[in-house]
Amino acid sequence: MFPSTSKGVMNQGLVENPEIMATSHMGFNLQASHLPPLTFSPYSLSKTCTVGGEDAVSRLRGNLPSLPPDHGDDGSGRLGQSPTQRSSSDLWSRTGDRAASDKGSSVAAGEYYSNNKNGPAANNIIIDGLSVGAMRMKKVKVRRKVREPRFCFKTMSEVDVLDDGYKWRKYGQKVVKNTQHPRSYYRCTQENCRVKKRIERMAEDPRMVITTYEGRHVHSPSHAEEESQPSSEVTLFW
DNA sequence: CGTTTTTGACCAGCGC
DNA sequence: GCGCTGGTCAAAAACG
Repeated sequence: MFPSTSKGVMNQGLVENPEIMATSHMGFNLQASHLPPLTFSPYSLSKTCTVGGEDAVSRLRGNLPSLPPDHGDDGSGRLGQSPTQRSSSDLWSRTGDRAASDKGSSVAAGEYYSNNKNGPAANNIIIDGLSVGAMRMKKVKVRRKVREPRFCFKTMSEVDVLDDGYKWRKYGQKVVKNTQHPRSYYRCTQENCRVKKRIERMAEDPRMVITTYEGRHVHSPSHAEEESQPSSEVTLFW
């Protein structure tokens, strides 16, 4: 087992020289600790995002994008939304499209990995905006289930659970097909905060941890220290 | 004793 | 319709 959060893990994961690639044109900005509702750019939707700067490691903590707090859900984790319950969050619900998520989180990540085979791979955090663009190519079906948007990134780490500043509680573990490592499911322990994340190791490279976040925190990171001060606005493009 | 993790069962969605 | 799969639940166990 491992603790739900572990301080310094990020540093363990990114180790000696946490070098995170920055591609500002992606429009992904981790500097805000208090994120407004995210917006998608149709252009960048299909892009894979990376974040940059050494201090991005610390910024990453507590600044992980997620969903607007008022995003509809019955709170039980069970389904219950009507198909018509898609309005302003339509874009989000598309990102939550099951076909996209199930394949999106993993496959998109995989695509990115392959794109970076020759890159500085090792000590990078790679933020993946998911293959929403690819999804958009498909016919978008109306589905009952409204999923929250996700983004995932991979890190090279010996520990699975990276310290992102929030406290998580594990609620499930599952062995997914074609992988030898189980996928763990975590939920934010904060009341009324339904952010989830799942953690798995890459089949191809078990040293790499894939963390997928889903939803938006309605609160600040639990160990909100210096970095908790809300910076100005932020718009996230994927 | 309260909290967290484990783990088998259950359920919904998707593809065939 | 059926089987497969991923995601979640919840009771029990483990932990601090």
